[in-house]
Order: sequence, then C-alpha cells, then structure tokens
Amino acid sequence: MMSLTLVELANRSGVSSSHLGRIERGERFPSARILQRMAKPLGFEENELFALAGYLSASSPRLAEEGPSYIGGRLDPYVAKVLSQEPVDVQRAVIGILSLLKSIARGMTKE
Amino acid sequence: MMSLTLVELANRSGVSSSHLGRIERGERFPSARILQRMAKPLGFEENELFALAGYLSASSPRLAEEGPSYIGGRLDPYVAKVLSQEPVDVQRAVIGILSLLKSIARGMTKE
DNA sequence: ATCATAATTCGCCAAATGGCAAAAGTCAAA
DNA sequence: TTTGACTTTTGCCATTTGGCGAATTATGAT
Repeated sequence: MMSLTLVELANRSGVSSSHLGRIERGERFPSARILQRMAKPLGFEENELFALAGYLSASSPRLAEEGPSYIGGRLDPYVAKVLSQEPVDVQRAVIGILSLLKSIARGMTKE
Repeated sequence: MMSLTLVELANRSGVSSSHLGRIERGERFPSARILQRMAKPLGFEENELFALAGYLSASSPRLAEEGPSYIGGRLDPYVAKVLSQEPVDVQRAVIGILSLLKSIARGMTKE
C-alpha cells in the first residue's frame, strides 16, 4: 500500500493532521468515530480496525443476514427510520410512553 | 425480556448506574468501550450495538440495507431493542402516538 | 402517614479526546 | 547558505465522557 502523509490522510479522513500525528506517536488513543473515518483511507473495513483497536472483541460474530433482528423480535424498518429522525430523548420518551400504556393496559385487565 | 434496573445493568456491565442513567436519558453518548461492556448484558452482539450507535457504518460488511443508520438520524439501541420485542402493530402505533404528540406540541408553540 | 430500602438523578470534577494555530523540522531548488 | 513549500509536532483549550458520592424520588411494608 502506498504510504500517505499525515496531511493526505487528514484530507481523506477529515481528521486533523495534528491529531493523526498524536495517534501515530501514541500520545492519543483514537475514539471509535475517528477510527471509523480513518478506516477506508487506510484500506481497512471498519470492524477490522475496531477489532485491532480493541473496540470489538475477537470473539464477536458476524451480524445475522437479516440485519437488526434481536433476540425474540424484529424492528419494523419504517418505525426504525422514523424514530431515527428524532432526537435521542424523544426516542427514549417513546419507550416511556409505551411502558406507561402497557401498565395501564395491565391495570385494566386486572379489574 | 426481563427488564433490568440501572443498578442491575451496572453490576453486570461494570458501568456505573449514574452514567447508565444519563445515557438512558440522552444526557451522555456512550463511548465504544462502554457499549462494548453493555452489549452482552443487554442481549446484543457487540457489532450490532456499534452499528446501532453509528460507530459502524451501514456500508460495513454484513449489515443489511435496512440497517439502523439512516440519513440524518441515528436510532438509540435501547429503543430499537425494546421496540423490536413488540408486535409490529404496536411499533406502528408508537409512531402514530409520536406524530400526535408532535402536532399537539406544534399547536402549543403557536400561542 | 411513616419508614426503610432501592432506584434514579444530580453536582461536581478528573481524565481524555480532538482541533486550531503556531512553531519546528525536512527537503529540494536556487 | 538561504528560501519556500510541505510535513510534523506542540501548546493550548473547548468539549465530552464517566465515576464518586450525595440528594432526590419511588416503592412497598407497617
């Protein structure tokens, strides 16, 4: 692989050359976001780089084919998309509301 | 799924309950290391959680097209997980409730 | 209502990251 | 040797995270 200067890598990754220099010298440890931005310019897949950095365990398996299907359930893609456009605290509030409605429903069935 | 208290999740993950509370309320965004520690107690694979948090891109290998990283937004992993345990019509109803609340809020800000 | 316990939230601060701008270093051309 | 262009490093500071310990809230028993 052709080696890149810090400035070239900075241009391609959007990470400042001063920070890349510090990472290279071991003065800073890159966060996951920085690694994510560095991966392609360096010729890595993101999860490869994450594993190298210790952010992903070596034992972590590949994702299931169906995408985000979780233990016991699957999230509707439309719902996921709409919710993802909202701020995180709104998303959390939605869960709170759902819990509230469920407990109201449970209270109603106890009568 | 049995829901965990913050204290229980803290014990299983090694992350403090006060920090978990802040993450849950949207006051802090968890770093990759924190997500790594939270994954198994929450019933996720690490890379699932990373993808949900936006640390791994949708273009990362083995993530479905419907992956949770959407244009302009990110879906909270806890929200995604909790909702995925519900039937699809409940998930859709949640969106309806959210729309209703937003229109109520818009009506209030017009005063 | 009170009390004890558990859970959650908050104030605060240390630690770490990451970028700006300047300083220092490198190198080839003149 | 000097100069200019380019690269790398450094000083500094804003921002963010994450944990401690205290305060507050919630809950169930009495």
